Parts: sequence; C-alpha cells; structure tokens
Amino acid sequence: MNSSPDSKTPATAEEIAVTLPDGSVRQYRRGVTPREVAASIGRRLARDAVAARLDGDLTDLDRPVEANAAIAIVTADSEDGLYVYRHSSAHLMAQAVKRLFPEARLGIGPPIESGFYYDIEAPRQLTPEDLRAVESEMERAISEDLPIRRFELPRPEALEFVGTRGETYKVRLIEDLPEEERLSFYQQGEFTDLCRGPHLASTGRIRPGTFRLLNVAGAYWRGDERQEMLQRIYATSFRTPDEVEAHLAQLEQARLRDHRRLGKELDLFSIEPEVGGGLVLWHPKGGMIRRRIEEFARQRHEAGGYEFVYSPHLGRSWLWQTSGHLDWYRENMYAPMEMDDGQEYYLKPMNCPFHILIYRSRPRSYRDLPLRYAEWGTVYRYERGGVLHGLMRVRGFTQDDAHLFCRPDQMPEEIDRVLNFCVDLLRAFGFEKFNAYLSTRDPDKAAGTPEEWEAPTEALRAAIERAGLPYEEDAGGATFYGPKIDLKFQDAIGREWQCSTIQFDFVLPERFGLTYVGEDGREHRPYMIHRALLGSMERFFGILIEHYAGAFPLWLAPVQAVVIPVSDDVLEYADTVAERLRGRGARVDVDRRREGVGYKIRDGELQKVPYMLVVGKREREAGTVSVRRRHEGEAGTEDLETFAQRVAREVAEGEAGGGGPLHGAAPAATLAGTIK
RNA sequence: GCCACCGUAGCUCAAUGGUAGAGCAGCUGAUUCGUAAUCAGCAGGUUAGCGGUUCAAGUCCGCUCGGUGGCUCCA
Repeated sequence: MNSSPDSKTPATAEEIAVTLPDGSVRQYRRGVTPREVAASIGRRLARDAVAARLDGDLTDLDRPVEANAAIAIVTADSEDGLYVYRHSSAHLMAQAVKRLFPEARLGIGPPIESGFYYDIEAPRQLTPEDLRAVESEMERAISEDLPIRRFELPRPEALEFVGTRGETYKVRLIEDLPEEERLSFYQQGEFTDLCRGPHLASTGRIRPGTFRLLNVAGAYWRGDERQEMLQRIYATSFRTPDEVEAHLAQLEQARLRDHRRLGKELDLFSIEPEVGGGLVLWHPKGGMIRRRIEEFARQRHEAGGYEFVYSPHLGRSWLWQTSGHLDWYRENMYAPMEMDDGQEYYLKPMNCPFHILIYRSRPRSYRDLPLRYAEWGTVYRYERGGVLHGLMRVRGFTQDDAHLFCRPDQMPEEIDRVLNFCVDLLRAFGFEKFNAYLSTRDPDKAAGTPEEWEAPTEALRAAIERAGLPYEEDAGGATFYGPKIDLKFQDAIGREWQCSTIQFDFVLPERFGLTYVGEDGREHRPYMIHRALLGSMERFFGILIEHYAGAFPLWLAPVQAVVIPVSDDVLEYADTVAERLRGRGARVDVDRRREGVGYKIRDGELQKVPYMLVVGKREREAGTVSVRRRHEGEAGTEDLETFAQRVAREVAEGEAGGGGPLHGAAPAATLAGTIK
C-alpha cells in the first residue's frame, strides 16, 4: 500500500492518480481530500472514515492530496483508527481539563496500549473527584460536537501562539523539533493544541462512554528525572462502551489475580519491612512450589546435558573489575564489604564470573566442548525503592542461570538446543503463545567487529525461524557485549511476560582470557552464551501465581489433597487415607477441626486445593474416598488405590509438559489452549 | 531516588475535632454434622512512629518510617 502509482499513470496539471489498497488506481482532481476519495468509493466508507494513510503516513481526511499517491482510508475499527480515536479522546480530555483549570499547562498526550494519557501541569494535585468532573466536561464537549480543524503555522508564529497562551511545555516541544518540521495545530472550539495528528472530524465523533479516566500519577517531563514532574492522567479508551467495560473487568480480573494478594491469602510468601524491601521470605507452601519448579527444571537440565555448579554469594573486587561489572553495573551493586585482609568483597549481582573461573580452572580441549554450567544462583541487585513490586521486581533473587561454552562450529547447534529447551520448559507451565525478540548490533556501542557479530546473530535468527516462533528484530537493541534473543510468552489472561533471555558474550571470554586447545594444538577463544529461562525464581513464581490465579496444577500444588472427615468418628480412617497417599508421594493434609463438612470444603476451595476427599462411615466401610475437585464439585466415590494411581498419573502428565490437568485453574477458554 | 495517595485488631473495613467499633480469622465451650461458612462466649489497639495546634486529635499541621500507583508507549 506504500507504493505510488508508477510512471504509466503520470500526474497531469489537474488530475492525479490514487492507488487504493486493493491495487486499483483511480483518477481524481488535484487537491482531492481523502474524505472525498472515501465518499467516491462508498457512503458507508465515508461515514466510518476517521483518517487516511497517505503513502503510508497517517493523515487527516481533509488534507488535500497534491500528487499521485497511495491512499488507504482508515476506519474506526482498524488499529490506525483506534489510534486516531484515542488521540482525539486525549485532546478532548485536555480540553476538559483546561476548561476546569484554565491555568493548567499541557505536556504530551499520546495514545497508548489500552487508552491514552495526558501529562499536565495543574495548579493543584488532581483528585479522583476531579477526574469525574473532567469526564463530565468531556461528555459536554462531545455534545457540543465541535469541529476539529487543522492548521499550520510557521515556526516563529507557532512559538508565539503557544508562548502567549503560557504553554511553556509546548514551546519546548517546538524548540526541540527539527527546523524543517511542519508545525500543525488542531482546534476544537476554544481549545487548540500543537499536534502532529491526525484527528477525528469533530468532538461529536467520540462516543460517550468509550473512555474512563483511571488514575493520576507523577511523570517527569520527557521522562527525565532531572526535569519537573507533571501529573499524568491515565485513561482507558476503546471504540465501544462494551469494550471499555470489558477492559475494566479485565483490570479487576488482574487485581483479583494479584500475586501479592494471593501470596498472602494462600500463605505463599511475604516481604517484611523488618527484612527490607525487595527481599522475599518464602513460606512453606511457596517453598514447596518453588522446590517442585526447581526439581523439575533441574531434571530437565541434567537430561539436556547441563552440569550443575555452585558458587558463593560474595567475591573479591578483582572479579568484578575483571568482568567489568564495576564499570558498567556499579549502580546496581551493593556497597563493598571490607574484610580483615583489606580486600573488598561484593555481593554478586550475576553468576557469570564464577562460572568462567570454573571453566578457567584447568586447560580445556576442543574435545571438552561444549560445556554447560548451570546454577540456581542467588544474586543481589540494588534497585531504587520506587521500582520494587511484590515478587516481580526485587533486590535478591535466584536465577535459573547457565553459561554455555562452545567452539564456533558448535555454536548454531547450541543455540538451537537452548531455544527449543527453553520453549519446552515454559510449555510445562501451560504457556503456549510465544514471541521472540532478536536484538542486533548497535554500531555506536558494540564490542567486537561487525564480522564477529555476523555469525552469532544469524545463528540466533536461524534458531528462531527453525523453532517456528514469531519474532521481531530490534535492530541496534543489543547490549554492547553481544546479540541476544528475548523470549516473551502470554499468560492465562493474555498479558505478555519476558523471562527468558539468551545472550551472546564477546567480552567476558576476552577479559578473562578464556581459551581451549584446538585440534591444531593452538589456543582458541571459546564462544560464551549466557542464558536464563525462567529468569528469576521470584518473578517467575509471581507470574505463575497470577497465571494460575493461585490454583496451581496438581504437580505444583503445595497441598494436593485435603482429607475431610465427616465427624470425629472417622478421624482415624482419615489419617489412614492421608498416610497411604503420602506413602505414594502425594502431599496430603487432614482437616481435623471440629467443623461441618461445608465449612472445611469452603476452606479447601478458598485455599485452592486440587482435591478434597470427604470420608465418613460409608467410605471407611468400603475403603473408598468421596472425591471432590476444586471448582468443579463432587466427582464420585473412588477406591483409595484408584485415586492414588490417578494422582500419580496426573502429576506425571503435568511434569511431562502441557501443564497437565489444571482442574479449573484457568478459565475454560484458556484451559483448552493449555492442554495439548 | 522523585511526585502523589495511603497507613485504625492477624485480615477486610467503620468511627460531623468529643468515651476507638464490626465482620472474618484466633482462643474457650457446646454441637458429631455428608459436599462453599453450626451456635455462644472470650480475648485482641500507644489508631505506623515522633513532634506540634487545641479544653479535647484516629481525625488538623510538620517530620520520620513503611506501603501503593506512576516516572517517554515521545507534539
């Protein structure tokens, strides 16, 4: 759609050729507007049009077209259309704010993922009540149906225009724009804003109820903490009120899944101020889940040719000087400890130097490679107080870290192996939708030559393609020490998370002088790859809690079954049942409280225990259990041995991948997607 | 770190500047019960901490501590 008509359809003095998305070419008079083009195609299209793509650029419907061009009409129901809709909604909000607070100064107000925001310098702190008032004012401006008009001003006039209105931030925006940039403004009623556009034709095109102002938060001007802080009003915005409601419902759903809330309710972990922010206490149940994850991953790693190593939490400054961490990572490292030998020791922010020294502890032959050193290594990184967030952003965490050392000729296969290994591992937790991101060399700050980057970068790309993963390339996005793949996956409610990273490193083998002796008897430099798949155990646990909404699948559940005796008469049988199941490796509790069955079941449901086993006299006589599944209710009476076998089978299925039976751990739609 | 908001019993939340309260959880007792809450009683607090205003502060002001939301998705 970006291609203009070719020379076979030349523009004449009064006619131009317009190429439409379907490839057809139509003749129009010079100066025709996209709106007129839309009208000539169909009344419906003209009605739904909100903007146009002119040779690929978003533009207004009323911008005259002066030359041959490719035009695509943008309707409200497209991605572009939503972008324009939200952008105009942001302007509407700014207009409403200015009506209520004429002294307010405007920063920027772009569309974002699920809505828009506007940064504003207001005369006072805005309250939730203010936001309601702004919403009402927005509805009023909609009912006024103010036409939205675009005009351009030369730079000096533009500066004067915003300057006389006291819009100091707009002045700075213009000053920062390149000289040759055309400066456009959009006017609706008494309100005018500097803006690139495009916008809807009038405020009446915004449907009431398609936006909701959510909250106000501080945001630095231009995101720079040295600059002044503005108030950012976040709003959600969609094409229809139903979508807004659905989004608000999803926010509520996310709130209910919040791992901090569930962590407390299910007694999984806590973060105590007395310990310190970002330092996690794993309670027994959280610890059980973590051990299941770690054990499972460890077995997979051993089967995958990894060897496990251990390294200390501290190391002398020499390590970090040599690795370069003290140069480029210092602000994330804790202050050194001076020991009695006068040496400075640092808490480790990463495991790599230790693994490297293991490699370097003896001469290596080309026959030894590849070497794959894995460690669930606990690292400490200083994070500023304001960024800490539950388990997601912490100061002490355990990585499922590994370092691969290999010969150049082994490198493509190593990459293939580790990427597939990673995807397999994540699938076991019920994640199915993946996106890869390939970060390539930044010429301005890259170690090594472009030629050195070539082979690894292409190996990474080839591995992604062979794995059949959708991917995007972040050209120049790599860190200075090598290209990398970041892998993201979607959770049960469609949120995307990045945990896995596979990174080449040209720098550390050099700095530590790593070598191996080749077939030719000479020393060669090995390739080195850092990789963490689950990333941080803490963060991955937080993601899992939210993904499963606290209802862990059987193989991970800290308590897999709770035995519920109907009365004290059958306590003994309840204990027998529990013991028999424990003997088969199941994690079973008995609820011995003198409460009714309903009470204990309710408690089991709230604690999200996968199986509840009600036992009374009937079961005792028959040697059975009455099985109840979490979220599903009664599932019939079963012979104790049959049940034990079922649990063993379901645990094995869970560990085998595909997440195993979740028993209502996620909404049905997601369940279907997680079981192969 | 910065801006804003918040901090009352273990948890969730009440209390026009005028005697700190409820539900759940906990403990004690009774109830022996069949698939999402049995009943009664008891206990639980320096209202995060420190200072100030006031006859009087959970409430108003200041500081400290802690938590929460956010801090380029660039006109």
